[in-house]
Formats: sequence, C-alpha cells, structure tokens
Amino acid sequence: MRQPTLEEVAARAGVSKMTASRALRGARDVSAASIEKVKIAAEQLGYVGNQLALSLSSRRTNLIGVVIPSMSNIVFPEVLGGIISGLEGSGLQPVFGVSDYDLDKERDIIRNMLSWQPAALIITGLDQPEETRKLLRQSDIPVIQIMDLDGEPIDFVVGLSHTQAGREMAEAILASGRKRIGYIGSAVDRDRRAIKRRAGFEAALQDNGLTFVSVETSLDASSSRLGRDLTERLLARHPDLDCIYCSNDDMAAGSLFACMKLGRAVPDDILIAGFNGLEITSALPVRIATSTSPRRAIGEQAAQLALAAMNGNRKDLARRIELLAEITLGDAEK
Amino acid sequence: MRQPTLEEVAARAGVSKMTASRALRGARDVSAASIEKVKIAAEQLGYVGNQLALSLSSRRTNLIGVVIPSMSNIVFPEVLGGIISGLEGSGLQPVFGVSDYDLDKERDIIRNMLSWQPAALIITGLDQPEETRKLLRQSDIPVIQIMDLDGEPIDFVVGLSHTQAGREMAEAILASGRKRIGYIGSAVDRDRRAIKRRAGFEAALQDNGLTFVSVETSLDASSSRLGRDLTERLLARHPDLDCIYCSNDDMAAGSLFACMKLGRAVPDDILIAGFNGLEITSALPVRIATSTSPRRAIGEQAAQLALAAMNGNRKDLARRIELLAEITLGDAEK
DNA sequence: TTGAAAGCGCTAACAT
DNA sequence: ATGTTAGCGCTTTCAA
Repeated sequence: MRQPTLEEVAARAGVSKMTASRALRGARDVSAASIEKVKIAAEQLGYVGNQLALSLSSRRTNLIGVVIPSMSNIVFPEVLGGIISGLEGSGLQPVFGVSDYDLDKERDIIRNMLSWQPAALIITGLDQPEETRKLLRQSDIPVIQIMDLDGEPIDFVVGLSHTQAGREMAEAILASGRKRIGYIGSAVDRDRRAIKRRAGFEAALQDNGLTFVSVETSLDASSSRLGRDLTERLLARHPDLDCIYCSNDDMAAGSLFACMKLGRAVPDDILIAGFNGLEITSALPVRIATSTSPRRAIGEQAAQLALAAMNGNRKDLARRIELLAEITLGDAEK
Repeated sequence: MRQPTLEEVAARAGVSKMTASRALRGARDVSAASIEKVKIAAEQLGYVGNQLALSLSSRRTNLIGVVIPSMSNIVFPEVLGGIISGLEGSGLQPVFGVSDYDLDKERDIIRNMLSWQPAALIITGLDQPEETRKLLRQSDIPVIQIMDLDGEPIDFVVGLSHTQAGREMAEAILASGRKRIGYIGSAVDRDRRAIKRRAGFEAALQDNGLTFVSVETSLDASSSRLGRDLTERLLARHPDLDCIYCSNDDMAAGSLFACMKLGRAVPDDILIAGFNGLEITSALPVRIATSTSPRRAIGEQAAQLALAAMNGNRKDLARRIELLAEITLGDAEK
C-alpha cells in the first residue's frame, strides 16, 4: 500500500491540493473550517508528506550536512550532540557522514551531500585539499568548518588553535619544573589536529632549549589500550622521564593506567598530560593534566552559525569564532 | 549561481537529457563517444546532480534512517560505525536521529524520517508504543530493531537478550562465591535495556535465595564520575559488600576508581561488574567483570539485513537474529 | 480564502 | 544507441 498523497487528503477533505497544502503548513489565509477538515482527513489517512517533492518544488531543504572524521572517538559524537542541540527547534535535520580521516572519502561524502541540496554544511578541520574546496565554493551554500582554527576558512570556522593548545600545555608543564618529557602519539599519519598540538608543544620545548627525550607513535587509532602499551614501551627505554604528553585523553588515561601498574607515582614522580578533558578525567583516581576542548560549544555555535548564514546576510557574520581550551595540570596544579 | 542541471550538461554535450542521464549513471546502452562527451561536459560545469529529483522521479531513495537513544554513550556511535561499515559499497546513505531515550521524540524523528521515503529504518529497542508501531507498519518499509531481543519485533530484530545477560552475569558472580552484592544504576527512568539486565540479575539472585544488599541509583546518564560517586555512597553505607553490579561499563570503571581511592582490593576484596566490554576495560590496571556486547556486529548485521530486505523477498529472511554477549569475570576469572 | 496551471530536475516507459 | 513523453508529489505563481 502506497503512502497517501496530498491529493488524496485534499479529495477526502473536499478541497483543492493547494488548500490542503496551506492548511497542513499552518498558513494564514485558510479558513478555520478548511484547516479542520484537512487535518482530520490527513489524520485518518495517516498522511506523512513527502519531503522529496516538497524540497524539489520549493527549492530548499531542511538538511544540514555534517562530516566528522570518526565515530569511535567520543569527542565527535559529542560535537554532534552539540550540533543537534543547536539545531533544536529550527526544523533542520542534520545528516552525518564519517570520513575516517580520509580526505578522498571526505570529498566523496561532501559531493554526495551536495546532491541532496543541503541548506548548509558543517565539516571538520581546515585542511581540505583544493579539489574539495572548489566543490564547496561552487555549491554556494554556507560552509562551516569546525574544531580547528589554524588555517583559512572557506566561509566560516568555529574552533580553537591546536598549535596554541599544544604550546600552552608545554609552557604549563615546563613551569611546573618538568624537563625530561616523552610523547606518545596515535593515528600519526592522519590525526591532523593532534599533529598540530604536538608541533605547538615541540615549538615551546625548543624555545626553552629542550626536545622530547623520546617518542612512541602508532598508526592505530587512539585508545586507552594503545596509550598503555606505548607508555610501557616508552618507560622501558626511558624510566627517567618526568612527564609524558599524549596525543589525547584516551591515550593519557591508558598512560596513567600503565604508570599505576608500574608503580610510578602520578603526578609526583611522572606527570601525564592529554587533551580534550573527557568526562573520565574527572573520575580517574588521579587527576591528569589536560586541556578541556569546548567541543559541545563548537557544535552548538556551528549550528547557530549555519542557521544565521541561511537566513540573514552572510557578510554580516563573523568569519572566525575562536573558543578556548581550558588547561589544567590536574593533581599537579600548584 | 545556481547548480547546473542535467539539461545544461546535455546541451553542452550535444545530446538529449536521457542520454546524459544514462551516461552519467553508467548505463550500458550508450555509445562510448556519448559517455565521453557527457562526462567532459559534466566535469566542466561541475555538475553534481540532484538527489531530490532523482529520488522523486525513480520513487526510491538511497536513505537508511537510523534512530539511536544517545550520542554521549560511546556504545551507540560504535553501533553507527557498524552500520556505516555494513552499508559500505551499497550506495546507501544512513541518516541519524537521536531520541534521548524519549519515546515521544523517537516517534517524531521517525515521522520526519518517513517523510524522506527511506529505503529502510533501523531503530533501537523493542519498546516502541503502539502509536509508533502503527506509523511504521503503515509505511510498509522494512524496519530493523536493534540491541534488544526481549519482545516482539515489527519486522526484524538484531540484538541480544539483556535479561539473559544480567542473569548470566549473576550466575557467574555467584559461582565465584560472592554473596553480598550491591547495585549502582544510571538513567534508571529510561535506560530500558539496563533495567532488563538488572531484572535478569535480580531474578538469578532470587533463585539463589538472595537479593541486592543495597542499591544506589540516579536519573543522570551513565558516566564514570557517576559510577565513582554512587560507589562511594554505597560503600560508605555497606563497606562489607563483596561485589558491585553496575548498569554498564562507564559506571563500572568509575566504581573501580572509587575502590582504588578507598584502598579496596579489586577483585579479591570486592568484585566490580559492568556491561558492554568497552575498549577501556582492556586497559584498566585491573580487569573488571563485564559482558562484551556485540554492538559493532549488531550494526553490521542490521545494515545487511536492511539491504537484503530492500532487495530480496522479505518473507525469506530471519525475523530474529540473536547475537551473544561474551561474559568475563576479568581478573576474578578462575 | 480558494483554485488552476506550471514547473522543480530527474527517470521510467515507450518509442525510433 | 538515442530521443520523446509523461509524470513523481509537492509548491509557486497567478488569477478568481
């Protein structure tokens, strides 16, 4: 059995398609009697409407395309949560794609999304290759890039500087007197924001005449297990480290667990630092150092920016919205 | 500047709309010369295509609607990952909605999704009220319910019995000799699968003449922080517990952290049990007890079932696919 | 306040 | 191998 169409609703209500359409959309210029009749008919038939026809006809959709690099890192679902909440009540429907940190895949996803004529696009990062940027520029729909800030946005960007976040963490750690610092990294070939944090961190070390004493990295995605394994390897070679900077909090949690197993006192003996301020950092037996990324706020602001760009004048809107990461040394805080 | 249409591509290539359409879709009955001309024209114009028109005209979309209850519990993004992977190469595009465990919100999301004429719908749980079920039955598209197994599916269900998972964990724990068991629960008003696990666990206790010594619950969403706080409260009142069953692994991790802070030996002194088999359980300094839910497999199988139901004969497909949770007592394993 | 006509951009079905 | 016609289900536009 086919879905009933507007035409059938109209027939049953004894009015024209147009009157039925207006009644269902809550237009003003319709008599109360018509509205009543149409609503009843729609209810009886179980009318649902057809967005394909609606959108094709009206030449606009209520779709917002969202592309994130990963689903298995809780940070991105949290950003999505922020986007959903920022879109609440707007009638806009987010559509997601996951790129697996693959820029070619990202381009394909974006191309596919564009064919749905979305009202706006929210994509992660600023490092899209020219081919993708061209696709987006041609489309003429507002593009909001999120999470990063180090680079040039296509239209708008909402994020934070990871280079600076890395630098600030290094400075705080150095200020606490640590000197023999190691690094553990995940997905080192593709997590571009982690690479920026590391670069910022290293730049600050260099300013102080230091470098990482040792580095352990992997191509695997970040996980607490990986953090634990890389830490064990790192400490086996360099037991005298007094700090480990981790590519993110998943890694840092694992790093902490490794230290606990090895009987290393955190943070007195060795300081563990991550990035994101995941919920778990507030429950760990020891508070590690971390920068709390405003990821939910990024999602919300991006959603609101998308709404504003769709409606108002795009030129009037701020191109760059910088949100700050809040740094803490955890239990090593003086 | 408007997006170029197929008509414009055809004109530039010097062929009809239909030939252009066929060429772009890789149809057989088109000359190599036409294909070449059309592809070049499309490339030059930056043609993207319009899925709205395509789907309206062909009366089928490549959309799969997916409704999950939460984004902040990593389990559901992992299911989405499984769905995405199961859909890979099929040309199908998942569209997500998050219900916040709210059945009214879920109904609205489903209604909205139906208006996009999806090829199939994947929704979480079996506990939809009659109104939602009616909506889905009327739509005549395949509905795959996931995660649960305790109840009657609309069309298909892929999941596991949480009642049984709870029962099995209780039996394993009792077999290990524990007798004074407490429970901590999150989102107790809405996490219906956690409620089923608890019920199964309690049923097994009862079979052995036992009950929970004490219970601490909260309306808040599960988190390691909540697990830690509830455990502290529970142990303050009942320091003699020899086991705590937690609503899930996030809670259990927090519970473990609380025990570590309190200097309680896990698992010798007190056994901590959760549910899901989250990645973190493999990195914790102590292995807790947990049931590893096959959540990624559920996503993949649901996706494949959706594909099969769209193409083949729905009647030929298994209505219920049961996947098993793998139980472990962690370091308490004999 | 209501309706009729036209058309959104594409494909199915039927030509040729 | 290619083109023509009709139409998907709705809204826009214009007229009444």
